[in-house]
Amino acid sequence: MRRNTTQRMAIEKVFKQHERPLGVDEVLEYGRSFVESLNQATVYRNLKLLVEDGWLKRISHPSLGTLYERTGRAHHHHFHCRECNRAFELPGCALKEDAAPDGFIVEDHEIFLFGVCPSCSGVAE
Amino acid sequence: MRRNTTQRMAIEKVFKQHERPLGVDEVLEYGRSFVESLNQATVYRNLKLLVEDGWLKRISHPSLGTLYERTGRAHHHHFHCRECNRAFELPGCALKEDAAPDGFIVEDHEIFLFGVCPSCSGVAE
DNA sequence: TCGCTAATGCGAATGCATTTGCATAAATGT
DNA sequence: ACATTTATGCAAATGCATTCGCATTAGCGA
Repeated sequence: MRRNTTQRMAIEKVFKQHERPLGVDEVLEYGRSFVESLNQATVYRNLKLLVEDGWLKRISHPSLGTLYERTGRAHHHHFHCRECNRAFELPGCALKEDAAPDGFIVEDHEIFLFGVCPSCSGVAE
Repeated sequence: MRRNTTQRMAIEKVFKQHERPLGVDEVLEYGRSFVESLNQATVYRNLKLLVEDGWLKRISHPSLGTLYERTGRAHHHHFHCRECNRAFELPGCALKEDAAPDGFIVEDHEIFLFGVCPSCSGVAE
């Protein structure tokens, strides 16, 4: 059966601590603050497990590549800051009703915003 | 100087004929109807040239990967049909004004819709 | 605490899209 | 039509994210 390893617990802690979508490199970097020896392959293995468990969701970002975020959150979209290169979760939905012309059956959608985040724009200190 | 090869002209014709974002494989397939011997490397080389010329634009689709589309078109978004697996261009913008919370400076955005296209849903015959 | 075996760390290996080297083919100026 | 030289087709090579093999480590039940 599955064992509770310190590395997987560290990875979960990383996601609890940073409430935003994270890439493999970020998980590795932040995870190493908990388990210094944390290895990339281990990160990959555990991300896969956590996705299978339904604890994480994999998303494909047009400029950041594969990101992982916690499941169970309300519908939202993503913001990518060109300064700090981080992805943020934006609450709510910014899609208009008449998104597609007649004939197109819209079942799902994804919105990616690009710009500068509060902490990089200096609005938040 | 640059020569006007039949293969590049074929590739341009493909984009003029199909007014939708195309992947490398699609360009190759459609292009071969004009130049039977068309090679994948040639497609890559010419797509790069056409992007440099500003005649094409490269977009990164979350599920279809890299696509190319003609430049100069009005602002629009993309629809991906899960039946025929093609990408379509949707005219207009479906983004609400208040897309991001205060503090986020939105400079650009991309919207991807998923569902079934008219020709696959049977609405259009 | 001991024993079993899943999980880790490491480096090598894979799969994939994309690029490149090179001999040959085909545009273009003359 | 010829000579020049860019572009092609082909296959091998690259770069990248991701996976795997294997010896070792470390959870966890007894």
